[in-house]
Amino acid sequence: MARAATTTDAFNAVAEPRRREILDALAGGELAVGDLTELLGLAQPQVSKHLRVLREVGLVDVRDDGRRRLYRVNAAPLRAVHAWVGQYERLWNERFDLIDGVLDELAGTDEPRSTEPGSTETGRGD
Amino acid sequence: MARAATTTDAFNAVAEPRRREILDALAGGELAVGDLTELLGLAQPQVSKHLRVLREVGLVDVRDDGRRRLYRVNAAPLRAVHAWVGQYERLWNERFDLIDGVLDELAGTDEPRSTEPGSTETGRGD
DNA sequence: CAAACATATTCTCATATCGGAATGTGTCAA
DNA sequence: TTGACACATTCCGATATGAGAATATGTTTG
Repeated sequence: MARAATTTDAFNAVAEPRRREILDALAGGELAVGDLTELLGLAQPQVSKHLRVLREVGLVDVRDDGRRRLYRVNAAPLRAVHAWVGQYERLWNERFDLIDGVLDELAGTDEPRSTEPGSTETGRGD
Repeated sequence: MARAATTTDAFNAVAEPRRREILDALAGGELAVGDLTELLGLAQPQVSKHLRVLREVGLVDVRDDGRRRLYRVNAAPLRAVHAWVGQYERLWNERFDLIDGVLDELAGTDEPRSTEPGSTETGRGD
């Protein structure tokens, strides 16, 4: 087996820098392919190809407007990415939780000493 | 040019599901390679190879312990991922902003009707 | 209809992946 | 020292990428 297809999920689709740039550009609002090629300084075919990937993963929607196609962001698939990465927020905010976990295990504590359940924020500004 | 190397950055490294699983497993605390192969049901070489990638990107640190090597998560590189994805939070929380933007443009409104600047949260639970 | 314009698709090529199998390196024990 | 154990690296093969160039599809205008 080879590397997973870029169209497998948002994780793979977004791993490509150009695709992130495209999404960033579209974050401001709908844009046509031509606008993107100019903004990113890429060749038109490459832009179309990247857009195809983004579309297959559901990260962008298209709309026909005369002879051009207007693309817009659909951030929904990014939620999964955000959710997964978010779990590590406390790990980079505080090295302590990690140690706490280990200590809890060693101590045989039943209650994992939850750190403010329900709130993703740690309170520490980072 | 081909696809970017998996060791290019956290984005690429984390696009691989197995690597995410490894990080998830390590989130609980240090683990040896053997522990990981058992937990994930993978062959030892594959685990080592994935760990290599994660290490090159700085997502894990290693520590020698006798004849085994203990790996631990270093979430720092994930901050960039989180930061980028986080920019799209409002876009998936409310489809409204997007539409608002379009409406504003059509109406020629000067003030973009900002949605609670300073707060990333939209108030809407989703 | 033909020409111009906007996008999409196809083809080629160099590259890197991931898994599997085999092998290499280093450490502990008898 | 030899053997067992833990892990890392290398070689293989199938696959898919991303850029570039060329071409196809589709829409508007004259």
